[in-house]
Amino acid sequence: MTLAELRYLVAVADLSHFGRAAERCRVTQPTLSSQLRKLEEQLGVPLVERTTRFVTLTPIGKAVVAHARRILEEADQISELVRHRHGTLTSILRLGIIPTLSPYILPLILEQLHQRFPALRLVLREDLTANLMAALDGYALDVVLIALPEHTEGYRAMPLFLEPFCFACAPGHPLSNQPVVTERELKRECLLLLDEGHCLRDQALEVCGEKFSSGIGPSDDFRATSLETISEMVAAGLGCTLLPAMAVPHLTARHKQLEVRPLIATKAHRRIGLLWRTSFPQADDLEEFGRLILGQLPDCVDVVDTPCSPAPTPRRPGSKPVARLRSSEAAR
Amino acid sequence: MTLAELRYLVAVADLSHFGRAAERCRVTQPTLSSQLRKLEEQLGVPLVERTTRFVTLTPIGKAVVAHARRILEEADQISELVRHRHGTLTSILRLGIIPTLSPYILPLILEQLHQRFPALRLVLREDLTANLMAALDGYALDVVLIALPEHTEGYRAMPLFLEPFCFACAPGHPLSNQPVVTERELKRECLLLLDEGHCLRDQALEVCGEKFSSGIGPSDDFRATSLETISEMVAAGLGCTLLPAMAVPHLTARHKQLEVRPLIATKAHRRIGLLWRTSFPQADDLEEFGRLILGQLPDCVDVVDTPCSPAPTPRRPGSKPVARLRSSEAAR
DNA sequence: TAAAAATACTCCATAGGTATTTTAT
DNA sequence: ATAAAATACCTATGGAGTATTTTTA
Repeated sequence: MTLAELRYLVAVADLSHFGRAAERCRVTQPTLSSQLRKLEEQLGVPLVERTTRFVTLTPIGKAVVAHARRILEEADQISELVRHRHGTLTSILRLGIIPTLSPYILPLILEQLHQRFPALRLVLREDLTANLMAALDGYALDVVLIALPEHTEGYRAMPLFLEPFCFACAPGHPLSNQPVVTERELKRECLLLLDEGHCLRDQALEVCGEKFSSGIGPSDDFRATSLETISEMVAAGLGCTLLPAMAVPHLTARHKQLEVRPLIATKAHRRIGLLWRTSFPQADDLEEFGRLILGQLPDCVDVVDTPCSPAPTPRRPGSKPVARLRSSEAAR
Repeated sequence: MTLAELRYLVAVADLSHFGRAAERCRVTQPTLSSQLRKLEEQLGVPLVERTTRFVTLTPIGKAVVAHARRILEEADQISELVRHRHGTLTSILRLGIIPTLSPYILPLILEQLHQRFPALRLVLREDLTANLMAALDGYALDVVLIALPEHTEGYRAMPLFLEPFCFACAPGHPLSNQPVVTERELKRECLLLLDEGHCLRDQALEVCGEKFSSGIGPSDDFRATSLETISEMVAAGLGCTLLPAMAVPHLTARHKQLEVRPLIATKAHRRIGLLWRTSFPQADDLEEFGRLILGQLPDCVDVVDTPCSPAPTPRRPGSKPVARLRSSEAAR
C-alpha cells in the first residue's frame, strides 16, 4: 500500500471514472488501472466495481476510501507544515546566554529578531558558561552565546565581536582622575569580582593575573552574583572592578556615582560568539542569527570579521570530508 | 514521501537509534539511513539530528512524526479493516426478492445465513421483478432472487431450483375431487390472478395461455396484490388459482378451506435463481449465498444442479477471455 | 578503540509509459 | 461505432542489499 495508490483510489471515488481520475493524478489511465488493481490484490478485497459504463465503489472500498482521505489529508499537512516553516529560523530555537552579557545584548536584538523572523520561537536560558555547555551537550539547548574559550573542538563556533573591559571605580578613587587606566595601574588595585563560575571573573583575573600569585588578590569578603550588585558596591566606594563594555551604559545610568575609564591591557577584552553542536542540522540558521546580532552591535565593541570555524558548513558523521580518496583507491 | 519513509522516521523517533530502528522495520541500517536522508531532502527540512552517539528529532521532525503516526495508524486500520472483513459475505449485501417468494423462502434461510455469515449485513427489498431489475441496473441492489427469465444476457445468473405450481381451489370445487389436475382441466377454469407486474401472473397465464386468446381469461373484477389475498378469495369460493409450491404450507395453514392439488402441465414450474451484474466483484460470495439457499430448500422444489451461467468466474471488462491469440500474433 | 551512521556500488522489483485489445452501450 | 477499462510490453527509477568508510565518545 502506497500513498500513490491511495491517491488513485480516492480520485476514482471522487470522479467515478478511471480516465479522469488518472488525469487528476497526472498519470496515464493504464498506470492508474494497474496500480489500483495491484492495491486490490494486495488487500485481497475488491474496492471498485467497474464496467466500461459505470464505476462504483464496493462497501469495503468506501470504507477504505474514508481512511485514505484522512491519510492523504495528513500527508498534505506535512507538506504544508514544512512549506510554512520553510526558510531560516522558523521554528523553535533554544538559546543560552551568560548573565554578564544577556541583559545588555538582548534589548538590542530582540525587536529586530522578531521583525526578521516572526515565526521564530526563542527560548532563552541565562546561566553560567559551564551549565550552558552541559545543556548544549545534553540537547537541552541549541546554541549558546558566550565568551568563547581558546579551543572549541567538538563544537561549531561563530565568533562575533570583541568586547573590551572597562575600569570602574567611585568618583573619589585615585585612578578616576586619569582618562585611561593601564594594565600596570590595575594590578595595584583590589578588584571586586563576581562569584566563582562567572567567566567574567576568570577573565578579570587573567588581566591582572600576577596579583593572584602575589597574594594581593580580590577580597573574599565581597561576593556578588550580578554586575548590578558589583556596580552598587563600586559606586559605594567599596572597591573597583572591570566591566564589560556593553554593560557600561546600563550601569552608569543606574549608578551615577560610577566612574568608568577605558583599559589599556594586553588582553583587555573578551571574545563573544555563538557556539553549537557540530551535529546541529540548521547551522545556516544560526549563522543568519549571528549576522543579525552583528548588525545590532554598539560601537564600543570590535566586530570580528572571521567567518565561522572550523568548517564553513557542518557535516554529519560519516560524510565525506570534501574530496578525499577512499583508502582502497589510495592503496593502489 | 512514502509510507515506508514515514515508518522509518517514526521508528527512529521511538528508538533514537538508526540500527535498532532499521531492525524494527526489517531493513538494513543503510537502507533506513538513505531513505530518511531522502525524505529530509525532499521535504527540504532536517528532521533528525544525529551523531554516532545521539539521535534526536528537530522541532519540525517532531511535528512531522506526529502526523506520520496518524498516517500509519490509519494505514494499519485499513489493513485491519480488510483482514476483519476478509472472507465471504462479510460486509453489506443488498438483496431483492419477488413478493411471491420472499415470505416463504426467507424464514428458511435467515437463521442459517446469520449463523454462517454473522458479519453479513443483509439489506432486503421486496418488489416486482421489473423494479428489482431497475434497482440492480442502478447499483441500488447487488443481487436479486427472482424467477429467472429465459435469457439473462448482460447478467450473471445462478439457477437454484424449479418451484412447481399447484392448483388451489375451495373444497366444493369440481376439481377438488381428483388427486391431480392436468393442464387441460386447468384451461377450463377461471383463474384468480395477481396484479399486473407480478411475474407469477405471467407464468400462470403461460401455463394456460390459450385461454387468453380465447377470451376465457381471468376476470378483471378481482385484483389482488398478494398470495394471501388470492388464497382468501379462493377459499371463499370466488375461483381457483395457481400457487407456487413453497407458498402452499403457509397458505393452507392460514386458510383451512384451501384445497391444493399437484399440477400436471408442460411448464408447471418456475425457475428460481439469483441474478447479479456481471461486473459485481464478489461473485464467489453470491455463489456461496446460493449454495446456502440450496441447502435449506424443502422437498417440494427440484434443485437445479446446473452451475452458474455463463462463465464460472466473472471477468472484468477488458480482461483476456482465456487464452486467445492477440490479433498481432494471429496475423503472422 | 568500539559503536554507529554515512557512503559506494550493485541489483532487481516495479511504477509509469506507449500501443493495443476487449468490452459494453 | 464509440468510449472506457484492461492488457502487453518496455524502460528507468529507486528501494534494498552488501561491503566499506568515517566519525564520535
